[in-house]
Amino acid sequence: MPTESPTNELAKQYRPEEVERDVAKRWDEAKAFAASPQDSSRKPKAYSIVIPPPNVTAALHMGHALNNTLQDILIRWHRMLGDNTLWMPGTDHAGIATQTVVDKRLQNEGEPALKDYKQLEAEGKDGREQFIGKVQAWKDEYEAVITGQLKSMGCSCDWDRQRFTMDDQCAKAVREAFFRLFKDGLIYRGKRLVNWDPATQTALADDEVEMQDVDGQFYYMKYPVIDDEGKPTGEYVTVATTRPETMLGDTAVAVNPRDTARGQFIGKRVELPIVGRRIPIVGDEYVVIPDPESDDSKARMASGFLKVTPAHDPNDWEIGQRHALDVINVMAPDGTISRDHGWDDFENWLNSSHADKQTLDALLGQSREQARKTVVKWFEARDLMAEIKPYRHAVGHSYRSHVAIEPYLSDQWYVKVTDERLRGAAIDAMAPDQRQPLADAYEFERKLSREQLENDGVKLNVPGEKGATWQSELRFYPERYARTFQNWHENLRDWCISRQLWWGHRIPVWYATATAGDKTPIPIDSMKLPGKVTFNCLTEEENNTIVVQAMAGRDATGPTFAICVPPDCSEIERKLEAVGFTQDPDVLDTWFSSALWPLSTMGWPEDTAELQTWNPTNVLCTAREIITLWVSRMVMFNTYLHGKLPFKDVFIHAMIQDGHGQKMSKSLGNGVDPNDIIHSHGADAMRFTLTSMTTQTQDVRMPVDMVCPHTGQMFTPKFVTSGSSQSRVAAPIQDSPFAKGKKMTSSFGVASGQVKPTDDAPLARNTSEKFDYGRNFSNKLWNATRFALSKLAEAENTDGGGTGEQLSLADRWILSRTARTIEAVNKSLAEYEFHNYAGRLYQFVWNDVCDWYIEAVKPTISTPQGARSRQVLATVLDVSLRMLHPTMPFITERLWESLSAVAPKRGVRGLDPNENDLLVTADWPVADRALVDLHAEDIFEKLRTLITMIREVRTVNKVPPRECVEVSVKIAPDLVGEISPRQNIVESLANVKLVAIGDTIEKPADAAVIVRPMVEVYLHNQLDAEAEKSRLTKHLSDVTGQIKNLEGRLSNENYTKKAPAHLVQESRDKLTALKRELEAVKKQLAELG
RNA sequence: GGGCGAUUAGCUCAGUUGGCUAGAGCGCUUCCCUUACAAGGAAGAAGUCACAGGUUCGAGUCCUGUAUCGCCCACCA
Repeated sequence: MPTESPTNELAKQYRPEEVERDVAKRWDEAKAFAASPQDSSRKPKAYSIVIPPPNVTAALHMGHALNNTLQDILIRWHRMLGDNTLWMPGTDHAGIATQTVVDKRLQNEGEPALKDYKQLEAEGKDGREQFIGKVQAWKDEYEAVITGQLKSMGCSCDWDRQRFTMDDQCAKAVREAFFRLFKDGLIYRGKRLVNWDPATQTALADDEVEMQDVDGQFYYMKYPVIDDEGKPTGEYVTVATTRPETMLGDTAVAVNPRDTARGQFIGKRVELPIVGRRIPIVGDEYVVIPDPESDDSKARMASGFLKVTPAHDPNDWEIGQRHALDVINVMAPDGTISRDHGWDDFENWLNSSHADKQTLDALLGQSREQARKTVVKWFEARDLMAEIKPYRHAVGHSYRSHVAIEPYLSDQWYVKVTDERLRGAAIDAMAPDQRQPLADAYEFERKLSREQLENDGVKLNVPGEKGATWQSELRFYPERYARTFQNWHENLRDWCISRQLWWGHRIPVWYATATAGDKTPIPIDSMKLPGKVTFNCLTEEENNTIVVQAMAGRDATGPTFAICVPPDCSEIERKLEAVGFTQDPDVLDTWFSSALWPLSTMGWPEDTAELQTWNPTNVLCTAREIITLWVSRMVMFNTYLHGKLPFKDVFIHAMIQDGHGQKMSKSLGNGVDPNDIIHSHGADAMRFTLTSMTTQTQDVRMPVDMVCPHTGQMFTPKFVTSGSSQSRVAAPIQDSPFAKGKKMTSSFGVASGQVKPTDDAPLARNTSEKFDYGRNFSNKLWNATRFALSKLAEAENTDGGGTGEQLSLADRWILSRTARTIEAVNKSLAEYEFHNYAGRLYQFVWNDVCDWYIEAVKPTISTPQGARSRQVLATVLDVSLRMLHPTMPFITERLWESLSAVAPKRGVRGLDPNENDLLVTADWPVADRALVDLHAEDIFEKLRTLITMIREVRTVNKVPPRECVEVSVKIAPDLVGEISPRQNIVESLANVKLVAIGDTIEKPADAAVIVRPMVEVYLHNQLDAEAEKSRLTKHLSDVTGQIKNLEGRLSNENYTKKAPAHLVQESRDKLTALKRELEAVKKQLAELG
């Protein structure tokens, strides 16, 4: 009875923190998220998602919250559908990013930092392991933070399976993958220019380089042309450059062979000023032909002669490769001019006629910047500087030290992703209808490459061909991202995977250097290792345990042997080291292990049940910037190594921006901790709001406010402009607008390392009004259920029946709406239209259930005649809770518990769930077509219109809401029979007494009136002639306008001829109704005088 | 420089293959602490759908161009 009723357990307002804690505990105890491959017999359909592993560099922000909410929705939905569902959690070691933040933290705290450990290492002591230990500690700390955040959000990952890209299982997968790719010739070592940071002296990945616009100069320098004997001919060629100092390393000048004005220079030579080096003029299509009229700024600036410095410019390197040019590096790793790092011909030209020994001596040791000045001065002094023009251009800078990046030549490992076995697979993976015709250049390359591979006896695993183990099923949502994916692959370059870092998977290759010509320098045989070493080839032994690749480096003293050791061969590693091999000091690019994520998490290379059940996964859910870095590489690796796609669908979601339209990111420091939002609004409110904001196109703008830690009130912080990118961020220190004199620190201040929270100035949490939307909805749902429980608690819990006569119009209407909502929701989720999913349920629960259904049944629900309505109400709420559960798991779980306690059977056949303790594993509702009742919906719609009309005329005539007044209704004859039996609903919802209803009702004197096409409502004794007149006049002009519009349309012969018949008929009907309405309005106006 | 996307009410955004006197939430105005909910209820005002052309019986929706903003990729000639 009521005193015992669970209604009383529910507070008047929804308080998320208690509910979230309790519900999380129930899920945990029930092991509700655990997945087992053995379940496959019981649940034949498998569903899986691997989490995009967050970097352990920092806590998660709202972008992650969005990403993981969407995944959780899909996971929870499929779990309820009865699929064998796995959400695999884990984190990413994020090589350079993590190493950098840890180094920074150590520096800030005055502890020994990276450079100190490097010093130790240089002294032969163990610095590397010690430093890795520090990073490991950081990783443990942040992994715990991240896991905590995901759990607070309600993410239903199978937490027992949590992985880390550097744990033993993932390490094994990395070793195996590297070994197999190496063995198959898909990994090689080569010289290439890397992004070198001269300040910190490490190579950087492309995405770690920040482009900044810099005001620079364009220098036009004249090089003298010489004849065959080396004598100046008196001619000069003028090269254009922004980097004069690199001329010291020039090994050619290039001209476009199609350049009619300059082509004759090809084949001649110039003498490089200062250095004296004699270098050729080569023809290369890369060179832009000058054209002062051109739209292309390059063509306007170009001189037609390009100085070629292969060691200091990536494009020049390519040109150098094409023309077999010397590569001369004139810089030391710290960016100073040096003859000791590959300036091999320094001496050769020193005594040539035009070498300037004095200047060269001065240049050695100068910084890049000084050297530039020296060179420019030299040219100017000799009248060899033709011109200097100002030029604004983008220059790469280190995101760490902020100095300009120096392209620097070094040995790196590459994955040959341009091989058809990798790139080809990525292209073939695409669903045919999302694929466009291939670019001609690639199409050609592809054909050649495949023929070559076939000739070499390499078997390709190509979809649609014999023996293929996978199909072209990769599909992007939204579709347009398929193009991004395809374009990226058509223009792909080999992937540099080595990084000069300590934090990461060490490259599993051991080297030894042999003297030139020595073909068996290493006594492998004597070690009784499986495998035979031969020079310059790969070994192919039965078990393929060891693979040797021989290489000759340009600057090496002799050929270098590289031995790749597969996993679980530590004994072999020791033996190699014993005979003088050393392991490559570099580590692998983070993305190498990330690329294996759908494999490594499932236990590959072992043939596990997990792998069989859940790879391919169903969908990858990610932000768009990662399509190239990650999606592509997973597709290539999964298909090559495992013969399966890593996933079928790729859903690309929006980016979260702050209130200034800036991307929310760690590097900017404007990220918002989801826990802050959970604190201010609750996890469900956050999730629901994020779900509603997830449309197909639009990035999400989230203005960020702060909560004063002294008073708990919300305010908009002061913003300042920060950094080279001029971004708008919250000032590190904020004054409390409420507590005078009190201060606080912003999360930006802390994230950017500018301030630390103190007792006097504590860290202020962030919040955002955006989430009021979800919070209000949570509360609405909470109270609607509270209402229902109070009614059900007093009522019997019958088994109920199917649909039938005893259902009222309102019952049939809401059940019809329910059935159609289920269908709509299923469709939205299947198509990854998350905002439609959330929006439809918002509208259903708030507008249909709360505003109309509950209000309509209120007068009768507690009476014996309300028994069926009680069942319908219980059912409708139950279905709502089940459908909302994926996006609002906590509140729905809690309310479902109470609902099940009071009404174990809801009572409408076809919609009752199976008995289950927890909503998280309950059945997803099935749409019963038999419940769809369009007639009931139509009649109810008319009632709604009538009630709204009455309310309007009441409001306009200032009738107090509590006053029950008399009305009479004139209505089209065919509606009388439908409306009059339900006049009690009208009376209750409009708070009126309906004294008369029919098609011949006369307007009483002194009645206010409202007119619609089929209806007129007379509000008795309420005439406010003035208000009435102005309202009717406006109405008249509205209707007249509409009539004019329709008449215009219908008088157009082309319309009546060409438009679909039903639309024309619709227009005619509408016109008729409007004309009737017009007459009625006119009549009323006339009566008013 | 190449590509993609956006521009709709004061704000944040929907608007499915063209059929629209264009919708929602917030904010705003008026009224109501009515026994689920004031984080609520009722009613209301508010838009030359960025701009200019075009296709069509009909354009927010399709095409072309312009402007502004955002993102991705490339680029130190």
